[in-house]
Amino acid sequence: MARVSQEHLDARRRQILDGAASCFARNGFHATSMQDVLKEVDLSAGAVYRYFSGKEELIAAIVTEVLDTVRGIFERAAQESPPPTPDVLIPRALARMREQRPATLEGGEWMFPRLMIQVWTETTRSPELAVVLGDGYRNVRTAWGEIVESYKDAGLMPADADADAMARTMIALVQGFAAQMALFGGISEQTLGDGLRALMSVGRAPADT
Amino acid sequence: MARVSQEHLDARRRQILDGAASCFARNGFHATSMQDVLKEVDLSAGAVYRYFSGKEELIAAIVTEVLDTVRGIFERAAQESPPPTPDVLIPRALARMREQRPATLEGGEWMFPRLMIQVWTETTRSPELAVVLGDGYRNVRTAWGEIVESYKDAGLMPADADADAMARTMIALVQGFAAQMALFGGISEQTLGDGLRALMSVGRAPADT
DNA sequence: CAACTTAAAACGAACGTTCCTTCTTGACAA
DNA sequence: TTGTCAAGAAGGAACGTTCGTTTTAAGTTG
Repeated sequence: MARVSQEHLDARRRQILDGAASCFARNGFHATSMQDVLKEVDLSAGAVYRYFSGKEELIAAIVTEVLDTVRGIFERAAQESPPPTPDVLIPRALARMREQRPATLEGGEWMFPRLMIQVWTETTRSPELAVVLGDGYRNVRTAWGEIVESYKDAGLMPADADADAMARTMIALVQGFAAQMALFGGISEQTLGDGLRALMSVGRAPADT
Repeated sequence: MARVSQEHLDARRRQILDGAASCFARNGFHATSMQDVLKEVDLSAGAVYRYFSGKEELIAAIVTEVLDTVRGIFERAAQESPPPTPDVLIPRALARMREQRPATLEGGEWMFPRLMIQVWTETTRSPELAVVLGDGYRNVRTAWGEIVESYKDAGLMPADADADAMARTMIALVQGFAAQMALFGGISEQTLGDGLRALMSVGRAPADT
């Protein structure tokens, strides 16, 4: 087909990205061959190479899409006003993640957390991607640090608590639950909320470090 | 060398495992070629293939070593009596991890968290490894669930809290911080402790789910 | 028909692995 | 103690396969 519509081109590109994402979520970036992707999207090499210059670019496109999604989730969570307490904020962020990227594998496993951990491993390999991830992380850290400050303002927690450390800890919770979703599946945001509430109910013992 | 001592054989095997671990931590399992490993350990193919039947077996050996280490850390943490509160227990678990597997890459990055995330991606590919990981996770969940119960017994938290959910949440914290260490480096267990204390100091809002 | 997309075959490079050779070692006889 | 030998560990070239990519030809649509 010649001079095909822009919608067609966009749709093809998306088809390739979606198919590649399935492959990558299933097998990882480097254990997935181009031929796996070609079979998944049911296109020939010539077609795919018209939209992406190579495997590297395909990987990079998917990695940045995942990172953008995650960054968006975190930042949207930070914009809620007034900010909910962590036991609501964090599960809600994960729920939004599922709303926004609901795709599943054949087995029913939710694809996105799997892609996340694949992206993590890939960023340790690629300095360029590491920069993107690092920038996003820094922004999220400050945004969530501001949430913590607002907790303080609302009298929900002592003013001398370490806001940045708490922000990082909340981010770690999201990452850790994403990991558990990817690895074991069948774990709901509800569980995270219950666990967080339980954790926040623990009376502190005197620090003994 | 013929009929060489058992210590020699063990040392060679360890040399190969250590070198391969460096490669894998740096580039991941499937972006690392056998020739990369051969160069890293400064041995020929003939030598390495005398100790491991192939790349798969090498990967499996390293994955199970990592999983065993992590499981050991979690279980040892669960055996402390009386159990410290989470803000002490969890950073201590990570500190023990560093004690036990202190190896670093050339750049000074701590190798073990990187290996952990590589292992996560590999377990999603291999049903056998997924079983090993799943079994370990189940055990850790119950062990840490018992810690939570002992918190309740000690009057540190309400008796109706969801112990299993809290155990999973604490595990998620360990995983999330491991991810941050792998991805961004330069984050101390101290930060996790501070963040956790801050998190535990937040007054709960009424549940609104 | 012209413009351009797609299919399919084919390419060189790199992969994991094997195979045969070379070298090293420990045991044993003298 | 020394010299010899068999066993086996290590070396390294070579194998067949599979990889990512390119090229060429056919097909399709405005």
